[in-house]
Amino acid sequence: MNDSGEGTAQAARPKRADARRNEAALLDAAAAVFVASGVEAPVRDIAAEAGVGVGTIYRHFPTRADLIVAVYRHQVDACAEAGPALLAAGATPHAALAEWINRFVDFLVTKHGLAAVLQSDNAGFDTLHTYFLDRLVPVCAELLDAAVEAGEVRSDLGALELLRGVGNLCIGAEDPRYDARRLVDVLIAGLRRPPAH
Amino acid sequence: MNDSGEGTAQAARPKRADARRNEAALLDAAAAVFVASGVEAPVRDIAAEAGVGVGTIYRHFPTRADLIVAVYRHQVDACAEAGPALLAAGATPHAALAEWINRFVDFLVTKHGLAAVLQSDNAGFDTLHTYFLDRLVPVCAELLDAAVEAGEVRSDLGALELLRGVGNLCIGAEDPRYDARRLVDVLIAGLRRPPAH
Amino acid sequence: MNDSGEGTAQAARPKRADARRNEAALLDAAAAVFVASGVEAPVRDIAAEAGVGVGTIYRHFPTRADLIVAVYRHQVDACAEAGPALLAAGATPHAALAEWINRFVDFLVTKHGLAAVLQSDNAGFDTLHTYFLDRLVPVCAELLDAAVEAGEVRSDLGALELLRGVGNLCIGAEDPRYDARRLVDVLIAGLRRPPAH
Amino acid sequence: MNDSGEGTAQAARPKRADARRNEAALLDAAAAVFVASGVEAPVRDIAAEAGVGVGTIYRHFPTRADLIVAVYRHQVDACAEAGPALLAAGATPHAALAEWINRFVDFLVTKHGLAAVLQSDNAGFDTLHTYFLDRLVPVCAELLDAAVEAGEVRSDLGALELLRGVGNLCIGAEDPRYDARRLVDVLIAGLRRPPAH
DNA sequence: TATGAATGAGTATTCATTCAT
DNA sequence: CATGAATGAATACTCATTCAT
Repeated sequence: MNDSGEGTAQAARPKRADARRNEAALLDAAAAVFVASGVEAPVRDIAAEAGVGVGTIYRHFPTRADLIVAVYRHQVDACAEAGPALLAAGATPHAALAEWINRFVDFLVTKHGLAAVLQSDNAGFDTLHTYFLDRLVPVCAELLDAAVEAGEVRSDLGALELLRGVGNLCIGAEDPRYDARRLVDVLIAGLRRPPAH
Repeated sequence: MNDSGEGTAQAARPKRADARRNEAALLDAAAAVFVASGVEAPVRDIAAEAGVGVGTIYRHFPTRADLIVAVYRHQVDACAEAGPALLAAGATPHAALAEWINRFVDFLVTKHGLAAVLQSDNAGFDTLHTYFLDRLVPVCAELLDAAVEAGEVRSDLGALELLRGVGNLCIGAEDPRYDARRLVDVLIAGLRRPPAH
Repeated sequence: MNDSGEGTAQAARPKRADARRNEAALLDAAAAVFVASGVEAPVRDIAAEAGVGVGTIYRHFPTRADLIVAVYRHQVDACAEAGPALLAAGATPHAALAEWINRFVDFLVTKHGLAAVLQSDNAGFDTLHTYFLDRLVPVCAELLDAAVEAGEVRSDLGALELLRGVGNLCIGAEDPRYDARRLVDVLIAGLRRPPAH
Repeated sequence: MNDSGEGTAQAARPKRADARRNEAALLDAAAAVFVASGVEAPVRDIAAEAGVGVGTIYRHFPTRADLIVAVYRHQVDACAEAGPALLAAGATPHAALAEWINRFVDFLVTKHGLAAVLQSDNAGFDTLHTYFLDRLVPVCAELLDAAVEAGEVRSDLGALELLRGVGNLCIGAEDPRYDARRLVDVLIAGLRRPPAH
């Protein structure tokens, strides 16, 4: 009752509020630096952008993967959660899949370097991989399975593979001569089963 | 002959041969190291593999991009040159394009890290980009245009874009859970124009 | 009473008790951490073990030396106080000295890292040195002098020197291949005057 | 014939000479810094003292243990090699042991921090431990065994233990109030077996 | 008075690149 | 021309200590 409650008048832990604010600022700063220099930017740059010492970064996010996950968690979660609704609302499973993938692409395309890191085999990023895959592969699989079941798309492709393909297509999307969205569109179109005869 | 005269012809010739041999050995070594450790392998590793000093590498190939280009030039050229023949021999332009792309993929997936570097925005790799694009984009464009003209594929995609998409799909092809060839197959299938209803 | 008056006596008293309890808890925690990780363990570890913030440690013990002294004061005092009794009860002054040294060794070898820190020339440990020496050197001197006077031991060694030698022999006593007690035994035996021939 | 020869007029590898000179300078600098700041001095300080970049240190001595061993190798070897001669020449095995230990102490006492590091359980110093022990324990054992056999000294102490005790007694020998030599003298005296009856 | 968040100095290590031999 | 030794910038991470709440 008087513990960790936030609604009570007691207001036991003012620090907590500060720290939370600080953490939010950190995430903003990290997001900004990630956009500018990619998710592998030096810790010091992020600290500088946030106007804090490097120790503060490490306090809040012991590993870089923790930081990246924290920065993108909300968007990844939102993407994941949108899946079922799209499936329910979509004209066809394939259309739902396409729309869901579009959202994923919208997310990725604005994250300089994230797509690249997502396929890095660097051990330090395991947590990151795990988070993304745990969160997104099941959703993708659900949509993909539905489309396969409906006979709309070829069945020899896994959800992980598809997601990685899409992720890869988003690499380098900063270049105006390269339209990742269009290429993903082509890829998703290519999933379609050729009409029976 | 075009060298500072050394008096006897006997002294000048062997040197040239040596240098050429040396450069070839360098390329072999680099290729081997690229396979093992990727195209971003430490210069020293390459020098060690070649049995030369690092200075020798820098003398022959001032930038890493120069070295990479030199290592893959033959294969890239061969790929480029195969385009017209495939177009002439293919059942349809789309089939020719697919086959040509397959060859490009075959080349890329065996070059650990090359696909990743091909989309790096690092200034040092400009030469590399330039070479690959100068060499391959025109060929790809020719095949693509033919297919567009034949009404087989959508017309809103550029050759550069397509090549980069394919290149991106080849990133991380070392992972057995990820079949770059299949994904490229899907992509190429997706190029097809939906049958006019 | 000697505190800034808070009006009611009721408010002031419990605080004092709390503070004392707190300090005792701190010492217990520090002792535990010292055993586990040595006397140079991170301040945070000690704070965590005590369940307090690091600030609390610093408030009570501004320097690490202060904390170490506080943790071991009782045992050092007990050791110091045992001296005269041992001298009175011992069969010979040398036996008394040996027994007293044994007690010192028993104390030291169970204090992971303390012996090492006792000879550190780091300025921050001055307080620590001072305390140990002020407390123990006079006692050791008394025992040593008695033994010298009795003609049992050589006279060219000072009490400080002897204590430091013993302390040094206790360094690394954690290693089972190293028996500090035995070496100290040898050292004390070596003090004996060679029998006059 | 023209390979790696140094006596030939060819003088094939001038670099080698430079590097060797450089390495010697490095060792001198390291020795100086070790004296001033102990063997755990920052790599940068050593580099600065030697007037070289840190990379040069790492090139010659990949680990700190390598550097320490290199700095002290000659003296350790000399010490080890002196053992048999001393045994042969000594009045008694115990006297030979005492003299050999004295030489070891002479070596250690001038090496600020070395004694401390010799008993550090830090994994990075394994090579160092190994070198010292491999080199010195057998010699010490030979001398000790001889003395035991001659019935001069107690037999319950191992050579490793003895050496570590001596090493420990040398810690802090910088302090003028502490005479490590005298304490070691006492220790060695203490080894003597009490006369039979 | 207690807390623990924030600070930032300090250190190790790698590797691209230069240049004396 | 070839060599490879030397350089030093770049970066990660820890932990003692301070100070706002």
